[in-house]
Amino acid sequence: MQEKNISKSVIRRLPRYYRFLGELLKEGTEKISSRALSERMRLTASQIRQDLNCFGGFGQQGYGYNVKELREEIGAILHLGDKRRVIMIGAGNLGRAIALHIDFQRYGWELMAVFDRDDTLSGESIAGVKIYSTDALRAFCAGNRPDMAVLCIPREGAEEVVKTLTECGVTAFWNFSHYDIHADYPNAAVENVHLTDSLMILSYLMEESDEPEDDPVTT
Amino acid sequence: MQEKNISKSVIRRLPRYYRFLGELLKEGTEKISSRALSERMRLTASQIRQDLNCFGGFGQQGYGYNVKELREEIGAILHLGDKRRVIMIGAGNLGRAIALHIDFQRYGWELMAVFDRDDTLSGESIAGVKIYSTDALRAFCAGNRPDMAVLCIPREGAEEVVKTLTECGVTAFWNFSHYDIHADYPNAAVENVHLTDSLMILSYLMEESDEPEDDPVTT
DNA sequence: TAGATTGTTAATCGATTAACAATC
DNA sequence: TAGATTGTTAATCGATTAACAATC
Repeated sequence: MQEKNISKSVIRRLPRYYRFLGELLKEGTEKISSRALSERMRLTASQIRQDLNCFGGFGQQGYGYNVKELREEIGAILHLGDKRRVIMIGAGNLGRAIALHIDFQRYGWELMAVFDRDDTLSGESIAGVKIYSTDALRAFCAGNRPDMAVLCIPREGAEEVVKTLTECGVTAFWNFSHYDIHADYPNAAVENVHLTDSLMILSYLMEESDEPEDDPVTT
Repeated sequence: MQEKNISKSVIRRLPRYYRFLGELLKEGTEKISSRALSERMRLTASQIRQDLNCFGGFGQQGYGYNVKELREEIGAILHLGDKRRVIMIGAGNLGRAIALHIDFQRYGWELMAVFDRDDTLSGESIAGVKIYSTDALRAFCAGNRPDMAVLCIPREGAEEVVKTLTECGVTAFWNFSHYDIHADYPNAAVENVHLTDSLMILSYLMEESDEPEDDPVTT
């Protein structure tokens, strides 16, 4: 196992810690106690201490945590500085927006190429990155060994693309397609981002908030 | 409270059920047992039955669940058919992509307008929806009473926009900004979509999968 | 009826919170 | 030293899984 077999719940909170610590740093705050941070982030001080101690004792009794240091530690845990070779599949609206909107370079990652089935796009660029035909995918991977793929394609194409990319040595998938990449690929790292699911949850929550009502199902 | 005070974990799974049932329906499957569905979705049959029974007994002993019926029930729980008036704040890359990519109409929702601080965009359209200056926001809300806002703006502007929109009667926020909308607005429904957080989690998972190593922190 | 599969209660597991001794 | 705040153990809470009687 890695570190200590950290639970998924803890991991999912790390980027949020990283974000808040970044804000504090910007504000010029040097140190912060778990208590103060907990109030700001709306969780318990206990949880913060518990979470951080999965990775090591970053704090100091009687003082708290050094903001800059702690942020760097979390960045290291998330491997933010590591070199990463990223490709994108799908140059539609969503792909373009992600390519333009996400600052891969900020974490030392390089978006190397974008692929699309539509050959008429070949030669164009998004955010300074060339678009290629999907036909060129295998050859590109053989030569450039990308490790992460961002999938911005419809559900239909996804399964096959994942298979191909896995064969080509890609081990991480940031998946915006409607298809769930499941554990068929045991060594793959996967983040499924289902925007529609998120919107549906919001739809549910909307009703919940303005409806102090009784059971509408029992009819 | 609503129905039965359903836990957040259950709610978060509902859209996924809805999606898988949609696939089954497309394939022409009429009925499915919790067992068969569990294998497909990679969770336990127990959990499926437990989840569904939060809302009512949709199944039939010895038979299973009717796919079409169950899907409709879940759709109703999520209030997917309800009329919704949606506006978007921010006509940048991400806003444009969301406007073009998400099929609001499919669920009976109407994207009424997009607002942007950059007045030079006023008059343009995205996905057939007019762009207005943010200056026109209050007046628009007074006249059109939107209930949901999609926030595709930078961190800095978010807090104020949420405040304004809340005053204007908007109760639901689909938030793509780097700012966490927190419980200051007790009756607001919020879905924070932090794409960068998701990417960072993937970064962590990547290392975990190809690193059957010991503790790198203890140095 | 016999077989299948649900709805539901009970058992287990994991995650969060509380408490407090260690220590800066 | 006294005060503050961590790291860590123990208690609580919630969510998942297992089991099985009810029933189609």
